[in-house]
Amino acid sequence: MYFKVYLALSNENKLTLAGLAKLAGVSTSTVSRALKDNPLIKKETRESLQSLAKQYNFSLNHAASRLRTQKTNVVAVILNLVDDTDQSISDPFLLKVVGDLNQALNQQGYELLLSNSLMANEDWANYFISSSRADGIIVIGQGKNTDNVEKVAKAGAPLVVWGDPKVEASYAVVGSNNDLGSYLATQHLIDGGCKRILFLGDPEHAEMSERYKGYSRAIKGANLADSAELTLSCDITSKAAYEAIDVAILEQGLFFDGIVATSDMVALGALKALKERYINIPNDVGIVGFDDIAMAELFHPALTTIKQDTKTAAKIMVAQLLKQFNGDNADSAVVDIELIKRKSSR
Amino acid sequence: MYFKVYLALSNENKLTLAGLAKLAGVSTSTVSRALKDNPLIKKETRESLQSLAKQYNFSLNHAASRLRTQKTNVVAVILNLVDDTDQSISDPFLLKVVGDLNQALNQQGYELLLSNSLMANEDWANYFISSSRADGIIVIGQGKNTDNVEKVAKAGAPLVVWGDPKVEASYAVVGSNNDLGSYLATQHLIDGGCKRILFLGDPEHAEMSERYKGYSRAIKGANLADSAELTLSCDITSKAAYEAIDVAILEQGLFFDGIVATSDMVALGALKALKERYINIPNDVGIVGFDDIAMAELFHPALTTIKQDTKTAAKIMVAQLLKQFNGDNADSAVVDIELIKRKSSR
DNA sequence: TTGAAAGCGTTACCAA
DNA sequence: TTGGTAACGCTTTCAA
Repeated sequence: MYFKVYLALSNENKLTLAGLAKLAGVSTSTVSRALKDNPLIKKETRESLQSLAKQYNFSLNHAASRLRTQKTNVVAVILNLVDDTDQSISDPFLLKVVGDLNQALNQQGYELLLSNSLMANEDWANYFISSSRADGIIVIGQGKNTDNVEKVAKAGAPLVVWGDPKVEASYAVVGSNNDLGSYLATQHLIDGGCKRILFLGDPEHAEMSERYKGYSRAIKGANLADSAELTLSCDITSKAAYEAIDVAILEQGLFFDGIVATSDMVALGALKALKERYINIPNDVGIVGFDDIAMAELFHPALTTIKQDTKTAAKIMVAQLLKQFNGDNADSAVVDIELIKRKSSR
Repeated sequence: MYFKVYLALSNENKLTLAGLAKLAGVSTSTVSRALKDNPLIKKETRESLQSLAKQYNFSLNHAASRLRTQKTNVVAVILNLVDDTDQSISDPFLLKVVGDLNQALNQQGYELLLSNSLMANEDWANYFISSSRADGIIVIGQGKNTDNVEKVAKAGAPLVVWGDPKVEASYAVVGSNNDLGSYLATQHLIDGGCKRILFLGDPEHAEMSERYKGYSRAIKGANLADSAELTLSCDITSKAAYEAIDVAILEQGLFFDGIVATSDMVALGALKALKERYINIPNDVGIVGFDDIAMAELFHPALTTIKQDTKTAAKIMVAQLLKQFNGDNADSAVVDIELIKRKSSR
């Protein structure tokens, strides 16, 4: 194809700053400054150079800039998945966070390099920062294992983590008030008359363990007749939750009348298992989820849940990361949660 | 903090290839080759240099490599959202595609730079390729407007688009067999006894218009008593679908007994609207979605749908992009779909 | 207000 | 099998 060949050629002689400077009859310094709107350059010169650049469809070679300035304007976002779990990149909540981060980063002139913890071996600081692929790292999820994250922090790389801000850490953690969220969820079920409330999820997982604490606190505070804490452990996927509930009921009968789930996906898995046994939601069993994913209200009954404000969280994370670029210390931050009452609870 | 200061310093004197060469008492060329396992270098030299690098925690400066080799090993993935719509980055299907692309790219040694069409103005080829931010572009979604995409293609930039492969285009399009998928969906409802089948979605949207064709073909072939095609236009979000169905029933009553939805989200929105009016699914109205998002089977009734094989699609897209890196022409490709029968249809 | 020139850290050609 | 060296395209200091 003639067209392609021509373009390939034109690509080889790609216009550079030097080329543009020659065309304009000025030095590269001047062009460089002019294109950055540097007031050192006379206004007219600036404008004429800018329009020349536009005319020739010039664009700066970003790789060269990076090398020279030692700045990439890229932030690596790492999905820190627990590898022995099916909670994958398709988890709607995680992806929502990615989306919101992308917007927040773009607004600040940064780009988002997406990675998951399974690639890039374990030395993230080296891989992303030292090799100047990115200026900073945002890790989504503390998971059960924070070793990789600790390593990045120790290496002194700009880092912000989405996780549980109450967990003591040497790095900045931004996250929801998981304890309070779960407390509110549990209390809401108690207020609705639930007496035997099940905590469904994985209490060993960082954020989830805080959620367990909130649950536990509410249960103790309620002073219920049989106030024992009921825990059913399962991976944070709907499938795992479905199976866990299914088996539990099969073996022990309906030994609970409320479920505090560690995520909406978990809640929805449980919901399905219960509905298949014609257990009435919310009358026989009330359910509260966590996250408020887009689909939560589409279900029948619409899912009561704890909403995590990911938009705000993303903005905060980016702000805290930028602070580190300027040499300042970043702080952990707690993002407000909110109980969204729908139909899966009374 | 002493720690931080120390590290900042150590960062300034970051070990370079030249430094490592000096340490080893060899030239930079040798180190460079050794680290790439170039057989030109004697095996022992290679190994000792590699272990030295590991010992000193050395990592190549990627920006410098890029500048020198004119290769970024990055692919820009652009979510081509329709801006007057709410189909946002939180659409679970789009995000699933992103996730699968990420994995497919990683497997080939490429990284994924995530962008959406709202940023990076309109000149993508310039912004990503000419400025050497990425080696190629994958666009997700043709939307209603393919101007931006055409422009990239004309600029001769390596490009693959996720969309409808039947749409005539000057670039490689990978996508599902939308026409067939929708045909199967419609036929399945007809087989189940539906007589007045509604097409719910936006027929002007590239992929959706192919789905409309498949629907239309099935309806015509069925030779139903009142075989008129029934179309209800709405944005491809669950909310829009919910409202559209709600209003339609309010104004015209239940004038259909089957719904072919353009996406699962649309189907689920419709499902909710119907259930709220106590319309029985699938007996009063059968519903078939499109996509097979993770949540489809969690709903009650579990959603019958057309599954799009995004994993395979992602692999194909990446393969077609890599072909272009080697100067070969890329081809459009059709990915097989599959009717997944669940409970929302008979 | 503008220009000259050094240098960012690699890679790869050519020579040894 | 290894080394010297130019070059990738930009930014920025210093000088004019």
